Amino acid sequence: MPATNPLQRFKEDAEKRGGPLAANVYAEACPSRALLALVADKWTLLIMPALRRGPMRNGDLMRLIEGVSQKMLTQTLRTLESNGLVRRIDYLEVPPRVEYELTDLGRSLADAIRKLDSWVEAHIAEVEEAREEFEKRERINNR
Amino acid sequence: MPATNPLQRFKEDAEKRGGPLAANVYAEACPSRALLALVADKWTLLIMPALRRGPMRNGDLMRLIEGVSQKMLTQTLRTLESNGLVRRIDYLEVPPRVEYELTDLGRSLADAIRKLDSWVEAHIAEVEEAREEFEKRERINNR
DNA sequence: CCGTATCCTGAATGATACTG
DNA sequence: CAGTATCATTCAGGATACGG
Repeated sequence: MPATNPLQRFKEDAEKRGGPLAANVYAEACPSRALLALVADKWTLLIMPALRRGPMRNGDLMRLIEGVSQKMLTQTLRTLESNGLVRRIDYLEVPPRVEYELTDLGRSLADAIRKLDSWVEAHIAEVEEAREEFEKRERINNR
Repeated sequence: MPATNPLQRFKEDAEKRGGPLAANVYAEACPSRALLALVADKWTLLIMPALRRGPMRNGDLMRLIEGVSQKMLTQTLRTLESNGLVRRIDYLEVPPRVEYELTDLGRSLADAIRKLDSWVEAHIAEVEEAREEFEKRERINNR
């Protein structure tokens, strides 16, 4: 009787290939797929590169990352911390002082993310041109 | 009277720096922020690197990218096309044959994305370890 | 200063059925 | 084969108020 659930299929496939359960984002059940979702999160994409500048406080991040709410900032940082990408340092002072910094693992990810951010900043103009051309063609086709 | 809306502030800031409205993903109103959201989309992150292998048909992509629905596949491809990242080639045959391939612009992005995917696949094990350690610490703190 | 707790809404997406 | 159309659902995330 063949396995039907994705995770089981994934493991069987990996074994068939003889390999050590190689991670594969294209496999729905592979844990790396879920991690990709976290990594690609809207705020993660801004927070991680921001921390490359060095340790930052909650307020620093709020000011730097326009539009982020306190809720989403804390939530995202907590998730990143629980995945070993960010370290939270609470100085246990009054008034509170808390710093966030990248772990070694986090730094290597942050570098990859920064490349993506840079690509976007560098090519936004080309994309905007492409959009206009696309719209032109659209209008021609619709008459 | 000072400008209060984000886009206006963004433009003014850019002019103050004397620069040619440099793109900045940290600015809420900068168009690059929206592009980043598109680029970081769950399915974009899988489709773009997939197309690095060469032109692919709808069915090919459906089979390769486990879990994607026909709806989301088409929708994402259309968006990518309208942003100049993917080219859609309809051979106007019966039965239908349509291919998708990267534009030059798209290819440069796909390379950056593939690095992110690779990072995830390469480091998922470390992340899972970190998760366990985090949970341990959590349990200790909560008693 | 740095959060947590709640409520609430719309936008994203999966399921399903149909079409050229 | 390669879509489109429609409906139902969920849940991410914004607003707001409160707390150590």
